[in-house]
Amino acid sequence: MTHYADIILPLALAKRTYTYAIPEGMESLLQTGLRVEVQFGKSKLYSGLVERVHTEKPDYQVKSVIAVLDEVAVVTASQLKLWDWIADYYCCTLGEVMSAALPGHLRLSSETKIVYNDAYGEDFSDLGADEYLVAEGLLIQKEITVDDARKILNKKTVFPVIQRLLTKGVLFLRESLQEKFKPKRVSAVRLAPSYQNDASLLKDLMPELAKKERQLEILMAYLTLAKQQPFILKQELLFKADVSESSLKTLVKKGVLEIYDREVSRMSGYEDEHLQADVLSDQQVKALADIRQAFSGENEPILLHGVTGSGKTRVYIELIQETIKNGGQVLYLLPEIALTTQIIQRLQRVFGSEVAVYHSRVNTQERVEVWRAALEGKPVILAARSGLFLPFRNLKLIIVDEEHDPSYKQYDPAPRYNARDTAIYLAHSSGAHILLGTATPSIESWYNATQGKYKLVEMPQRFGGLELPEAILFQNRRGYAPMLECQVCGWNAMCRHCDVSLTYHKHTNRLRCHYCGYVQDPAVTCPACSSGKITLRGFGTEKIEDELKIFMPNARIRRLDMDTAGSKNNLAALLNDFEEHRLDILVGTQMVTKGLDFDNVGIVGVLGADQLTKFPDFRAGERAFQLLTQVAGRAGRKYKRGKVLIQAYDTTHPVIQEVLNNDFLKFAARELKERHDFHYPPYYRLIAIQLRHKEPKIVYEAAAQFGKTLRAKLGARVLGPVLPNIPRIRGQFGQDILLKLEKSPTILSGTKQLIRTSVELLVGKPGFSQVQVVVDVDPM
DNA sequence: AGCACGCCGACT
DNA sequence: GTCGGCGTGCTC
Repeated sequence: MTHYADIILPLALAKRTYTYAIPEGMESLLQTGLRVEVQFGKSKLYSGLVERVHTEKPDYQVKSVIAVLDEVAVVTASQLKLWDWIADYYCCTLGEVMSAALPGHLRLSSETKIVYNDAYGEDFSDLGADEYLVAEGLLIQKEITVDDARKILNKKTVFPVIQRLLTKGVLFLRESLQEKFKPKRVSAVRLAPSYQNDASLLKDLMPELAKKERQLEILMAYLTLAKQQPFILKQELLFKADVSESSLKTLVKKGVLEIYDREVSRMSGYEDEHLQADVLSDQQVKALADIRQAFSGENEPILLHGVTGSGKTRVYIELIQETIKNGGQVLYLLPEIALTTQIIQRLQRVFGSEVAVYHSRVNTQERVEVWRAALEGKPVILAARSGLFLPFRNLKLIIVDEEHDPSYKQYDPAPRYNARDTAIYLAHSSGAHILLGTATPSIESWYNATQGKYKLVEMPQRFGGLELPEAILFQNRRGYAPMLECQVCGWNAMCRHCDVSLTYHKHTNRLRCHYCGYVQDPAVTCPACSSGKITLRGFGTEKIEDELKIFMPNARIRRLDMDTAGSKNNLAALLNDFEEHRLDILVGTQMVTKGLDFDNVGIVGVLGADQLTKFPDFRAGERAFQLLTQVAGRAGRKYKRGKVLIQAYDTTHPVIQEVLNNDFLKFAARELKERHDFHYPPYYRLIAIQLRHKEPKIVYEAAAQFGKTLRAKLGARVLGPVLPNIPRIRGQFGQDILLKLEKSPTILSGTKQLIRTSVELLVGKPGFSQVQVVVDVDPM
């Protein structure tokens, strides 16, 4: 009987799986969770994921699975369940979840290869000049890519040439999938086989080496290391023996030792260094007791509300230790930006090689290694939001640190998921405990805690009884990105693809669009009025840095923002310099406020604080409170009471006052009332829908019709359509529709169904087929 | 997401 | 009269 496999493809396809026949003999190799190579459409090859193997013959023509790419499943059944939940809850396709979930190198790439047809011979007399060049290149290399052909001809369009060669029978095309993952190999040292098998040989060797000090040192170092670890790297041995490579070579020549290649993990090179931890504070002891009690009871999520400096991390460490002692795995989630070397190092000092790290700045090879490590039961994984997709074998605890952080929500490509909320689902479905930690709870989580949905554990005191700083300075930076402006007519440089101003970057002397990446040179004369009075307006961090240098020429000042942070090494070096007092002042954007622990910050200044409260967004107040409180927490950690200076134009704003008084309760109560009165979360659920098209008239029409369809069923729950804050991005015009839904599972599922049918109805109409509809559930 | 099919404008 | 534009539909 023929077997079939339902395959998930990493594409945005409406259908969840596609069915392929399994060739004779391959049935026994295939199972759920393995990757296979399949052809989809005319020529494209993809690595798809087996969801199910069965014998139900479909009533349409099927293609066959080409090859099996894994021996063991790379995705577990519970992961697939999570993918389904995400696709359903966040209104996207399974393929989109798959693309987000699998690390790049498990996804494989399809490259078109050009292969020479040996049967054609070597008579090139009837080939054109370009054709000749490609054919000649092929004779030398046998197989090249389309890109190689481009280089050979130094032309952009090579497809016609290749097409002609194809019809003349000079070459043919081959689609090939390549496994790009290559394990890292290093040189290691071991005893030569004869010495391994016969210990007496080694004894006999000793007197011989008595006068050859260097060689003896190497051998002794080798034997010492061999007792401590399973394998010995060449570098390690040379370091331990403190000798040069040539002495080692002599021993190798003598046939005592041999050098071989070894696959090693690219993950942490840290030694296990289980540091003796400090004594727990009373507050920490109490928090731990509360948490353990909640975990052993109903196992509801826990909201750990601990002020900055209260020692939450220490509580996490205790819980992690307990969990891994019982053989469970721990997922420790942090916002991407907070995954700095500091927290990583701290956990690595405690847990050594039991910790793996997974985030976007970790290279793709390492990510594949962490993936496999999770599958093999790695005890602790410290990760950004995508860590949710790792294939845990026995997940028992999830910690979501800085749970309030908006970057837990993925914005642009689907799946538009919130990692905090998804983590709660994952914990629930896999029977793990979950702990949400923060100094400034999100309004949603706070509400859930007050309603008894989450268990609330509080740590209100700073470690060592230190008081909060006595003052605060503050002014906000957002909206002050430097831009080019004409002093005569007010013209400013705009992006040609998006309706936003271009931002000036001093170090490159160029203007850049933060939405689409478009770059251009700054104008010298005004394109509108031809005046030469073009100036820079606004102050970003560069401007502040320059001003500071004028007032304090001797201060060592550095800047930290998206531009300067760049690579992970840059960021680490900068933070290190600051921590070790090689810098006096660090000027930064919001980046500096997230999860950086410095114990020597005397003053924190915030510029333009009340701007934060003025964003046209129902979360503006919450964001402002969180940001300012977090910033305040940066000052005077451990030893001294630091100062925080907040600059604002309107100092009477309630949020500013609540921050100054450190009054979270008052802030939360006021905010909750507003949310309730204006039908916002946590009392109502939002779904944001954006329609996009390159013709403004078409989106406008489409959105009007779409809104009407929705309103027929949902009535006043539908707001809009309205013009978005940025009407055009990447050449696409948008229209926004917002749904405010009562919190009911029936209404939610009914509405999603309604959205699906309305989208089908819309794109089925002539002229609207190219309209994109982006659905964002629980937008931030 | 690709890719082919198919129907309307500026070129040999 | 053809090349090529992109709007539309399909891919197991």
